[in-house]
Amino acid sequence: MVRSPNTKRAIMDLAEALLHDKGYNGFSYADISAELGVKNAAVHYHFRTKEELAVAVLQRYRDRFKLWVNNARVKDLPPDKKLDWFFHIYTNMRADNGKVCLAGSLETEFNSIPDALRSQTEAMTREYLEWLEAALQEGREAGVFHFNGSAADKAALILASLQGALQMARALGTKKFNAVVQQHKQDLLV
Amino acid sequence: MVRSPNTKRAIMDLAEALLHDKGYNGFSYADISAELGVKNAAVHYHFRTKEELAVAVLQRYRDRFKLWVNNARVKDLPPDKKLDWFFHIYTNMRADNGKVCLAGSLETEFNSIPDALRSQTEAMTREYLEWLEAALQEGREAGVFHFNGSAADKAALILASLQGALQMARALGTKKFNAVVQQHKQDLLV
DNA sequence: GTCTATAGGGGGATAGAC
DNA sequence: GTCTATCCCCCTATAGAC
Repeated sequence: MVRSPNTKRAIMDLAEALLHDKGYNGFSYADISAELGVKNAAVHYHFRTKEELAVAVLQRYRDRFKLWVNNARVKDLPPDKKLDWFFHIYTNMRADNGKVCLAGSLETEFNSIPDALRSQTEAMTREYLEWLEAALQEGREAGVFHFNGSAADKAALILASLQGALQMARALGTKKFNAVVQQHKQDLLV
Repeated sequence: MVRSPNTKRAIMDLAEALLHDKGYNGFSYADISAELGVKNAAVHYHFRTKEELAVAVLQRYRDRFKLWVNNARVKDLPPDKKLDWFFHIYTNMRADNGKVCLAGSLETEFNSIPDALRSQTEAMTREYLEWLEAALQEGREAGVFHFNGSAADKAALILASLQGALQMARALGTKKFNAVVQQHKQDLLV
């Protein structure tokens, strides 16, 4: 039993991990209440519906990303280090119980999730792409990165391959994921 | 009611489409029986369990791919046309109700599907990668393709990005998917 | 090969006591 | 803020009639 004002946060933390692990349709209130040592109804007290819970988790997730990229620690990095930082987010997901990109997971379930979740998914994906595009553009102008086509298209390719590689790693192991990351780094610098 | 010896095939066709659309955990026997105009129990007569049905669908799916790539129509194509053919498989999925790569879908659900399905997923992914690697290698040796690193790594990157791009297209539309394909073609030929 | 009927479990959600 | 108790729906799967 976690009778504390932090129960709400604990629920969100667990829901976030479960979303990474099993997807929206794959986890239940029972998973959360059991892990927290409370009852089903207690979770419903904090979040009336599963949809509401998931939206709150995704909103926080997006806010966190926004905070990171606007922080000087990331913002003032040179382009290549900036991209390394982004790759590290994915590397860490892989290392953390084989987590998978939330955008990819929700897009896969796109046809069976509530509208509000679809909106969150779309917004989240756009935010990643915009940041990536800007970083690639900055690197190209600085003469650090080299690639064909628009920065927007290259951003889409990189993001798509990272989310695909995290999934692939579940079936074939971490080496496949690392290979994809290394391939990108090499491609950009040549 | 489809009282015919082809009910079994009809069930598999529907299950395959549903797998593409909603994933393994996202579809039910009711979806199939309703669409076929039969009852739940009739589907269970042909496939005792959902797992058995999914395995049969994936086995057929893999066999079909094997037939295709071993057919002279594909086998004797020049490397760039061979890759175009592969890209077309994915383009067609996108055009067909926004279908998503089965490998990516099953990998996303990897932590909540039966063992037999995990094996199928792993085998299917390996088969795609092996074929892609060989095609890339052939193209490089023929002087048609140019890329850094090993053909195996490049194959992983391409497959991962295609499955990620199909997912991304559900949230952001077909243009994003097309951008990824075009980017690959351009990259390989330069 | 398909039907009716039903078992048995899990899911999300709510009412009202404490 | 958490509990007990319960509702109602959907799911997979089975038994036995036709």
